[in-house]
Amino acid sequence: MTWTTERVDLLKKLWSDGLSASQIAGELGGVTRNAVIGKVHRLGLSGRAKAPAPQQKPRRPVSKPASGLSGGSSAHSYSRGGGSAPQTHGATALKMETSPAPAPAPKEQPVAELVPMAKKATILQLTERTCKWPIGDPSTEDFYFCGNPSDPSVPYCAYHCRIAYQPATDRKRRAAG
DNA sequence: CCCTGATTCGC
DNA sequence: GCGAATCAGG
Repeated sequence: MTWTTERVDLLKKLWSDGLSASQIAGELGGVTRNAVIGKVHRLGLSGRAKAPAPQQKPRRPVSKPASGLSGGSSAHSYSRGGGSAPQTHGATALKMETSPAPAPAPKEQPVAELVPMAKKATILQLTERTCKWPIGDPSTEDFYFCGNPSDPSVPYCAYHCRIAYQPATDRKRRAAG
């Protein structure tokens, strides 16, 4: 990927807009957050809400510990019944268009009440490993995302996975004898 | 642990 | 100039 003027321009915009390097990298595509940061520095755009740090420690140029094997074991498992689509929850579809309609929406959001521990993440804070379950009404200020930790393989935290992937009424086995 | 930006250095 | 590797902080 080359830094075309358009890409650089977008980079500047997003950077000044407050997006993180990884967010910008994801937006641009084809680059890592390191590339973004490197480019930002080369452009002299750095120094965004960052205290001056003239002092700099001499880093070690050559020092690679041969021993570095450390097994990481963290296996989260979500009960995903194979076969049910996650579209089960159509509660709050993102509507980018502002609807002039009164939108009474008397419907309650029981989910929001059941999940008071949500981190209230904004859409910009969502990553591969944060729960993307929408909570509240998108047309109000009370709208946010769960934001709780989740596996990269699933869009929701363990709690919301259970809701999203729950096969409606839990398919009761017919008591056929 | 995950994330963030900062810096270095081989290419 | 570019960006991975690395460092350092939250």
